[in-house]
Amino acid sequence: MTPFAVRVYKVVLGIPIGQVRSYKWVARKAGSPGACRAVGQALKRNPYPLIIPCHRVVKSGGGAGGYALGGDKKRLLLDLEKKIAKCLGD
DNA sequence: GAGGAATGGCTGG
DNA sequence: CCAGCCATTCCTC
Repeated sequence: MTPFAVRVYKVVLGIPIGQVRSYKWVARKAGSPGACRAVGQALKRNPYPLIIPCHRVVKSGGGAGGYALGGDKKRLLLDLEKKIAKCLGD
């Protein structure tokens, strides 16, 4: 576990349900604006994939990006959380 | 839109 | 310190 990774985790955990941020955005919040790939690596090597909503982190342009459990699961989770957010806001 | 190069941090030697 | 890895991003055609 590294300070940069911890920053990334905290930032990702700060992303609300139904919302998605880009790696660049997370990297910036983590303190390293250009470390977009380092962010992905940290998320991939994350110690608790279940408590870290890494599926809320996507690539720029709205692309799904990657996912440790499979990009297809990522889309499903995103869609699910999107419904949850709608329910909460309803 | 597709292809190539660059970036920034982490791991292992 | 150096080389390799990675779930991206930017530049050029």
